[in-house]
Amino acid sequence: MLRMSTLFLRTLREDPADAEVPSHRLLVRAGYVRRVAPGIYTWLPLGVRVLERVARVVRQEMDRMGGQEVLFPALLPREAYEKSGRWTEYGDNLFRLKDRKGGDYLLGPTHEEMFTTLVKGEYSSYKDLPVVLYQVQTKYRDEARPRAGVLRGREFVMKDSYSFDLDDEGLRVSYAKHRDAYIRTFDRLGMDYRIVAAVSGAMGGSASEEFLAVSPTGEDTFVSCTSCDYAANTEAVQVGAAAAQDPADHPAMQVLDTPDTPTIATLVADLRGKGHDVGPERTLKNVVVKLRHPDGRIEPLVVGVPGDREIDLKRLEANVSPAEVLPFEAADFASTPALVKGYIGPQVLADAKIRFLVDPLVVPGSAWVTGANEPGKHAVNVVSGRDFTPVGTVPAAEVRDGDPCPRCGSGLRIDRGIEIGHIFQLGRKYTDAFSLDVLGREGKPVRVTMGSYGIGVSRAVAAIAEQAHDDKGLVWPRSVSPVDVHVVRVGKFDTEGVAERIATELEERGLEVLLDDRGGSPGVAFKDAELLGVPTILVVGKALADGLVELRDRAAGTSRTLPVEEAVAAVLAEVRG
RNA sequence: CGGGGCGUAGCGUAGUGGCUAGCGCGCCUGCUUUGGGAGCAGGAGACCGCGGGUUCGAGUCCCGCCGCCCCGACCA
Repeated sequence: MLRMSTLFLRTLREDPADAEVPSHRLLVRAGYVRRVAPGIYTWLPLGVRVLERVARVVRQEMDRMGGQEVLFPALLPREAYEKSGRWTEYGDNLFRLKDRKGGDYLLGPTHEEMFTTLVKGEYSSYKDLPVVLYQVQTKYRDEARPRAGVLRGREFVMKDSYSFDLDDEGLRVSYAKHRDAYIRTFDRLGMDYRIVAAVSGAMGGSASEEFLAVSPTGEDTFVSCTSCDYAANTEAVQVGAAAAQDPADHPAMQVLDTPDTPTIATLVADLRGKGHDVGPERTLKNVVVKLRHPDGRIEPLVVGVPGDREIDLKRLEANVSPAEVLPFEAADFASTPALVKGYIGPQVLADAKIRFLVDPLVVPGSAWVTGANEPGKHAVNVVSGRDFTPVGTVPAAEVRDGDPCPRCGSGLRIDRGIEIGHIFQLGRKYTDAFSLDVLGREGKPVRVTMGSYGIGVSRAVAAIAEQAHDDKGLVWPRSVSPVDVHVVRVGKFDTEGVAERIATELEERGLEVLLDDRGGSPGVAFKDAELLGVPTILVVGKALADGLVELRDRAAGTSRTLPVEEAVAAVLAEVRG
């Protein structure tokens, strides 16, 4: 039994000055964590309990789906990471250190290399597969900017698992099992989350989904359909496009003098003055960037998006991956006379041998107002497929609330989320790097394929806190509450030690109990109980004179009184649902 | 790395160049109090981030450094 009189806990009456987001504020105020360095936190007794309870749910679901737990060191030699290329690829985000002999070590940011070499060392037959191994481990990433308390730390607890399969079909099965296990896990943790399609990344073609806890403090932006179950990271979303139009429906292209109109807003105003009533959505904004391809080649690229939308560089980059997007600078304009800054139009790009891609919103046959490739001049009725022909399409425009869902056409909505899980069909990147083969049925070596799956355990604690709090404090879901019940003894009414007896009996019946036996003023006890956030609070106080106690529901904010002798049964019923 | 803000006791904070750096919370002692962060009395606790400078005098002004928080860049 935890007793408030001796529990290592100091709650704060005021918000810590350096905490802004609710989870950070409340976890510090309620005495769950303390900061040691940026992105590095100490877990105090109540915090450890929540962390352990989250980890317990994660382990149970991993075990249920057939995973086997192992534990790697966090301190790792350079060798394996050198072999995979990540010793350098990981850049400044990797904590590197040396031992006394000058040997290079690192603090593991993730363990693909270690799991791959472990399996390679132990297994060598197709009969051994599939296998799923996992660990719950402390990871280290020297983030450029840790933020929001434990939400984005440099040291954090993560469950990472890896599946090893003989072929792509096996990988799909392992992936599906993880997906189910994650759904069960996050359901049990009482989280409001979405599974969103993620960018497949440089590996190409690999399925990847993120589990996002819906929260305004989240760092990821995602869209979800208001009527079907489509959801995607904004970078990965494919917005439904309108139907193609007939170029013949539009009048001939016409060039107009539009002096001093380098921006969409100035252009629209100028055209209105000339009697052309076109809104920004009818203009074509042509943004120039440079692409750097993996082979080092750099090429200019012009991307056309409707003028009422910003270009989403992250989305563009995700869709031109593995090429990188670089800004097109003044010097680049100087060396490319075909591109007139502020007045770029696609009409001349083919002749200038500059690649032109359009966002799918720029449908074939549609007419636009766009630059005439001369300072101070724009052209109207510039028709796609007649006056210019894009090389192809690339999703690059910012996605907006209400854009059509690619699956059902209903409106999409935009929300933010905290990435609490990521499942990824990794493929053979690491098994190739480490030549992980097993002997197949035919006696020939088969290259193993991998999946990689993560759950941010410590981040989940913060994400739950983000979702489960009110103005009084935390409101833990039962599955992760530091204890099952918080027994509060207030005032001098309990001369018989009733609170103590009830707490003991609850513990004997298998519950974890926190007893506030401090005997201070009732206000303090009540405020602390609300701040700590245990979902069930049993108050033993003045109603005891009538043989009654009070059972409170922290989440609902309700309470009911009941006879003392029914207290234990009522709490048990409450906790065990 | 760019932009912004801030460093005063465990926490939150006040402090025109001029008394011994103030207040609230928390902490300690005693008495009172006990259903919504109690009252009274007494106490402990500060290298005012660090270094240099200006000045008769610096928490306060100047220069440099360090650290922290927020926004952005970054984040298999």
